[in-house]
Amino acid sequence: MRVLIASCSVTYEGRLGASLPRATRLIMIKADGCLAIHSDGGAYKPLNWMNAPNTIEESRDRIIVRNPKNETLTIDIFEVLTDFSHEMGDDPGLSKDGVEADLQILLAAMPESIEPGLTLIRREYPTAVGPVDLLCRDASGQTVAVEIKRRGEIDGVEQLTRYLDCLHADTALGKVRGIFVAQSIKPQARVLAESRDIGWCEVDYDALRGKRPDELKLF
Amino acid sequence: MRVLIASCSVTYEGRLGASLPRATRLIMIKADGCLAIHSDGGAYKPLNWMNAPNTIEESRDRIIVRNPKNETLTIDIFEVLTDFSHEMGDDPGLSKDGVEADLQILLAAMPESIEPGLTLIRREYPTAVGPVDLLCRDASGQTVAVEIKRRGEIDGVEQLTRYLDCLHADTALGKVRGIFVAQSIKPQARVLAESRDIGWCEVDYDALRGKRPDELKLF
DNA sequence: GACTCTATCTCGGTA
DNA sequence: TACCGAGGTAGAGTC
Repeated sequence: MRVLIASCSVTYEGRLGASLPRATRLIMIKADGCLAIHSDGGAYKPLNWMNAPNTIEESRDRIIVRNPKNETLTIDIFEVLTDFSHEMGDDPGLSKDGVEADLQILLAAMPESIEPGLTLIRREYPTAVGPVDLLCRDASGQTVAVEIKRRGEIDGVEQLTRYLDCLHADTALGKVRGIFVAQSIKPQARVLAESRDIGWCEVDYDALRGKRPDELKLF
Repeated sequence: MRVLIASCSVTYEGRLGASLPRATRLIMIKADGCLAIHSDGGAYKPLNWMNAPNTIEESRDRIIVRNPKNETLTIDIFEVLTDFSHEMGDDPGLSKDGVEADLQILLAAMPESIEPGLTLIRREYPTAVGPVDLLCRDASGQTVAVEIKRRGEIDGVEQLTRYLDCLHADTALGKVRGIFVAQSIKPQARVLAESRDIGWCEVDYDALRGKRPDELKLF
């Protein structure tokens, strides 16, 4: 990793055009050859960047980065304030808990938490427009399509609607209804779901994780 | 801007949980108090971060960042390899060309490029569910709603569908059809559009920018 | 403050 | 390789 703090101006030509007037910025050049330019605010987004793979061509007052997609980033350097490098080695990587996949695994193990009497037919049930998160059967024997999101917004309802349209064409399943499940569901998404006769249900990830699947069987 | 290169491990508890085992990483602390942790690969995304506003509590071997939403980032420091700060001042900011708004302006000036005979009624035509990018009239006099995206994906089709549902309720416009316009349209989006009798059209931004509006009037 | 939509979205998975 | 979906999406603009 090389870190350069310099007064510079930048232009990018690629998927769009972008330019930065002269100012002091931090330029990070990483081991894989990628490059990012940061200002002194906003943690996340670099002002400009170029992902690997690319080629970096450097002279005293200019750095030109090109990638195979014919995008170009040009940095004109006016003054270098700091320039140092450090070996860092590979990063062992980030592990996460609580993403949508974790929620889906928990709910597949205990569909009762969505609705009493609900049992799993299968996870990731395939349709022509993509896989349904959970295909279930309710207490009365009706087929139920469940769409799971961490955040319940309108596009999740749209997605479930597309699946239902597709499942209705599959006469083997009989009449199918839908339930939209998320940790929290926005009012607009609730209204849309209700207007389409889709059920919705908020679940608590931490509470689910605390429950043992065999506890549920006691009910 | 302060830059710290250190051997550290990190945990985040907030919207989800995330943890990083011990390794050498770069820690950026910016003037607004936000913080980002980068490994030596991948230009864009920090491994972990915390946006402003937040409070940073630092001791010799630990940095704890908390924000008002009760999210916490904890960095355990084992060894500091570099630690320096630099005043950078405000950044004058990035200017861009070729974003969706630019495409909309060009197409509003030359709706003929979408379909021969198409004329503009108005841009950003308001509906209850948001503004329609372009409301037009076709050669036969029928009203046409145009949704413009840089990248044509399925949610653009959903968006246009919502507008059309709303416009159909407005009897003053007569029967309304839709056209989905983008620089490139994904297969899934094409299929969905066609299944809903929505037209689609790919346009070339650079070619449009090259054309003069008065050239179009000659046709 | 909440909601909406764009993004050089990035990143990972998969066919 | 291209397509597809999730993201601690972030960030900007609007109401």
